[in-house]
Amino acid sequence: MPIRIYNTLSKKKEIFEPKDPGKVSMYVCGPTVYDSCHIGHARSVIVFDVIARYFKAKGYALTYVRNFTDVDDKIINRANELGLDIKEIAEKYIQEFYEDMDAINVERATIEPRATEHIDAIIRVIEKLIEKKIAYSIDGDVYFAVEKFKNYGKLSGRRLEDMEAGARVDIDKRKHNFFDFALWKSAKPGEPAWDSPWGQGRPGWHIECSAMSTQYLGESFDIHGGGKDLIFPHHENEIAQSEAAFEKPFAKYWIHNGFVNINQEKMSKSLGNFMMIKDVLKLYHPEAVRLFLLSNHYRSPIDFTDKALSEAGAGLDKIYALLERIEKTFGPTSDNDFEQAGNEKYWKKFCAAMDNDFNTALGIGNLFDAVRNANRLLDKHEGDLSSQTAEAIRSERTQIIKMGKILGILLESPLEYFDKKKSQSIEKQSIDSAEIEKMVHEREEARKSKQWAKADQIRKQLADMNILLEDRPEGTVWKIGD
RNA sequence: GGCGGCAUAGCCAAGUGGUAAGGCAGUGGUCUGCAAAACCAUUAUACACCAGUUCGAAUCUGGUUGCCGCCUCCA
Repeated sequence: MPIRIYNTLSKKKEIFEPKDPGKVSMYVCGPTVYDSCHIGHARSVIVFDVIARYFKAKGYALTYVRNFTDVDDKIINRANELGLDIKEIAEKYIQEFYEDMDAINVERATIEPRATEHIDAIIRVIEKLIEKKIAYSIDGDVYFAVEKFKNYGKLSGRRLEDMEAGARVDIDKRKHNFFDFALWKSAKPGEPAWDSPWGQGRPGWHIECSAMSTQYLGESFDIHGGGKDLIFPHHENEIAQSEAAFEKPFAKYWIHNGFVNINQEKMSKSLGNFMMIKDVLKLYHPEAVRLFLLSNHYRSPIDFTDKALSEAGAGLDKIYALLERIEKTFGPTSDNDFEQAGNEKYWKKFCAAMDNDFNTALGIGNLFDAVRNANRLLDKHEGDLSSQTAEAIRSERTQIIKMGKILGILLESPLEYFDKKKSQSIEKQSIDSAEIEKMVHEREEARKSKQWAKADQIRKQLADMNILLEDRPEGTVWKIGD
């Protein structure tokens, strides 16, 4: 089945046809490394991580480029604030980015280029634009002349005439048009700078993506992605630069993810409501964060609330609980039969959802269908599993894991998952597990001798300590409440 | 002002022409000494409102209302 993708350029879902059959080239705008990553970065990175995983699972040879913007005004400001070199700042936040991404199970892109390592390539593109008289230099700055590119505005649906009316006021008189943007910025004293035909300076923001995408993916490639806010001006400008320079269509499909709101408000500096990834991870399991972020369609806004995160955590518990149950029934399972699950019903439904513009929300629904069905089979046939039923349950487990792999969840063993969860809660709530074990044991003894009142009293005591019990056939298990 | 998006049960959310996935919460039941977990059943005469197209619309068209985003750095 073909993959269909909503293309911002056409504002329609289109059937995905890669430039080279069987291969996918994808460029996604990565972070400007001047601060820690927040939950909005996480969403964007995770959305494209899932898209990348899915392409690979479908058998495409994927080349995925995600850049680091490691020179720009914000980095320079931050470096000045802290009295550091911009290289040190960039390095610090790149390392932090990797720590965050590893923590939320984001796979590395194929190539992760940095702007400062591609200055030559950037200069070459600018020179080309100047040759074609689409760019002009003034006092060491170089600007792109938007009026020279006739399709300017085709991605964002803006027309220069419409935009100009309100914008004429504080126009930089040196620029030919208010919307002309910098390709090269001359260096002010103390700023990082590179030699160029226009003197010492540094690249403008947009040009690095044109230069690097061309270098690694070619002048035309399949997919370009990023947050919705990048549509204008960043991506609009990239198209203008690349198509003007190379006279070929730039990216064929444009994918943009929606924002994360915090309690219905946009994250903003004035509200001070940025949720940093590392802080979120102190409270929630990384896979719960992923499950939450993928539970809405990637183009819609999503509201970050404690309730929503807890619910995602409850859902994750439910899946792991099933996996644990299956392991208890069948013993530790291997992934040998992994490939064989390809034909199975839930995986197929999941793929159909993903094929339709990466509908992870629907896909997660399919995953829960499989969970419910496997539980149902276990309930119905407990203690009396025919080989056919066992086979069905094994297959469903395999399918669940396979879906999880695309979503980047269910990567732990159930034992690990629940143990980790337990020990974290123990730590957080300073619970004495030896004491609890003792009480649980005491209660089991009481139950054996049918001293129900005593057993219930101990259970009540534990409940007051936020300890919940499950009397399972194989013995009593205790958990910590939320 | 220009451009764009959204409005589905208590909450979150999928669904772009054929009669409402899934999750959380709730209620009843099975199981259990009682619970918990799990399962089963149940929970939107119906998809903001109005008009239209159609045999048929949450889904298409026009309008109304409300909310939101982008247009300055932004995932």
